[in-house]
Amino acid sequence: MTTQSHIAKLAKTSLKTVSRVINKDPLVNAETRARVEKIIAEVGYQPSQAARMMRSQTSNIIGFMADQVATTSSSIDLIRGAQDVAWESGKHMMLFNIEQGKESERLAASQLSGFRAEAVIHATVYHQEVRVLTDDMPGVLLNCFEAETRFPTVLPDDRQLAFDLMNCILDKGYRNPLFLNLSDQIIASRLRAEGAMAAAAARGIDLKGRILEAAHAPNGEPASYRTEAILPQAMQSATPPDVIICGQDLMAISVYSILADLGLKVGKDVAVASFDNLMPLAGLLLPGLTTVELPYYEMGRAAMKLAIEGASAPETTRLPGRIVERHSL
Amino acid sequence: MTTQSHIAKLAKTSLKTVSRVINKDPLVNAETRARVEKIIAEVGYQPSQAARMMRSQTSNIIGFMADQVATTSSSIDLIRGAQDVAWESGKHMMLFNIEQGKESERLAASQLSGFRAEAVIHATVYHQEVRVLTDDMPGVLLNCFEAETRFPTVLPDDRQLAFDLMNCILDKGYRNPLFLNLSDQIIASRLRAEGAMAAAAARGIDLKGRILEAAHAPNGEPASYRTEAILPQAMQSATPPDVIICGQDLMAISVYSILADLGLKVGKDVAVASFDNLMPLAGLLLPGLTTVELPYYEMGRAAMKLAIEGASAPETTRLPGRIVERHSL
DNA sequence: ATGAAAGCGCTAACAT
DNA sequence: ATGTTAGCGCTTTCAT
Repeated sequence: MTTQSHIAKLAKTSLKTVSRVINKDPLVNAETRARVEKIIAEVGYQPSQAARMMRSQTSNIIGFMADQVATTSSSIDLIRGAQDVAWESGKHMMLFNIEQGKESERLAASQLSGFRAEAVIHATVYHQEVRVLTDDMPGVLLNCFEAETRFPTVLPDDRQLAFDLMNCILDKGYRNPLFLNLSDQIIASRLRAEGAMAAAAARGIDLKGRILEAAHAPNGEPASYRTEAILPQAMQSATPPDVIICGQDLMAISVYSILADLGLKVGKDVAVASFDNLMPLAGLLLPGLTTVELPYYEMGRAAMKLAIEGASAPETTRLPGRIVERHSL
Repeated sequence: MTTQSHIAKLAKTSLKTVSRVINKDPLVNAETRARVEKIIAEVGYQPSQAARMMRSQTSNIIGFMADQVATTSSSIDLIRGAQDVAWESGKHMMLFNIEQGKESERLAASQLSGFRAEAVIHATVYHQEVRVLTDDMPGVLLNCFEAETRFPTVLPDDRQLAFDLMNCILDKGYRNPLFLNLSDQIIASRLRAEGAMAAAAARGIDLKGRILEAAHAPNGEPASYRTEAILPQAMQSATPPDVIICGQDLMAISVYSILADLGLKVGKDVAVASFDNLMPLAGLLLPGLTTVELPYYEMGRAAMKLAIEGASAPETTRLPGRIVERHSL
């Protein structure tokens, strides 16, 4: 493998000058610099990160431990946001798909530790409480939090998301919403219920009995929606809802199917709204699903910034979402 | 940071013995080993990968460049398969999300080169032709291929997938299939068309005119399905299909919606089958979608094995899929 | 503006 | 079974 001293010989200069050129030290004669750079390009030399890390005692590595993050297409944006910031800052991001509490988590942590990562971002696929292993490295929590906040934390503002969506729905004149929420075990569900109730209360509408737990388990097993048990009955009750709010876009699929079964047209007989903006799914449903997009990309960016700054204050950042209106509402 | 010589001092032995313990060299007295291991555990020492890489001139790093792979939930299995094999073999997998031809591809490649990666796996989100930058590192292509095969390549056996699915459909007595294929620009589409036609021909059925291009672009923009233009017309023709085969599960969503609109019940009036087994989507549709699961996890494993073995023969491995039967068929 | 020397933490090679 | 020495490729430090 080519080394800097090899380059130095070819350029008839010293090892140190080559090092200066590579590190963009301004104290190099323009002519010398040009000569060295030409040779570097010719031989396709890449400095050894291993040697650099060892000598400078800085790895420039930020770890990203993704707890099943990539199993949901939207949460990949957490990764994209983080990676973009890492590159903008000249850092290396080491990415691992792990499962919490499993062997993969320990393997990833020890690998990062072996590479002397400067910080680790712990990301989860949905907003949830976690307990991360306390490593030797500073941590940032992304889309998750600990009971006692030990680390800087970046979260979606679920309360606000639901508040905004409910406002938007009521603005359009709907008065009888049915909120098929995710499991109460999920913190996001509870926050969204709060947000929705607050928005409705501000208009004198009481949502009591109109927010139902329509999923058994945390998002891990979305197949366990209770929509079939709840929805037909609700639609045939004395006061059927004029709008159905789903805890997530996947639930909306099953809601669309059930409504079709009941002979009801979405967007005409009854409106549907949801959370996630799962692309391209939300646009493929007929009519297109109005849904709240979560700020995953921005969250990823925010988390990486905190990791790079070496933030250690255990403060929580909450980012707002965006309502994507389509014809189901 | 703790070092091996630090451990050596604490254990009243030499640097080299500590190194031996860590590298599981059998030539160490059991007692000494125990003493050293105890101290290592106590101080939470992790050997520096940088120093190890530098001295041993082996990085143990395999790169994985994922071209938008994580944007589709099923293709994450490519990553899981590869990572599992890497860990089983004591290798580090460095994972990057890139976009082909963009800055991110070059950044990832130069990072891998700087870390002296031993091989690089190039993976794409769908089966397609690519042209990878020829790096200094040996490559493996995963879910993609080059015009002239320069690298070991791992692909799904799309021809066989469609052959098997069509066989399964005809076994159940369906005789009038309509195959809403993906774009002809996609190699998988052409292979699947071949496979489907071969299976039908074996039963004396001619699929001419029954395989339609129902998507404009490669998978990048699935919103551009032409199902709305094709399907209502086909269903109201003189010989309406008794089974519809979709190029992918996402297309099936739109097919379900359109059929519901036409007042037709999937699984009763008309059957639907598809490709991908996109979970949990395929199980959420009502009735559950029968679909062909692609062998992504096994493909990921196969690619990593080739990368680790240092395979350089430009041979193509084609892996079979699996039909997941649900009530739509 | 350039260079020489030292040394980061580890393992290979060679003692003992 | 254990220890000593050298050196991987770079950056830091200190000259010049």
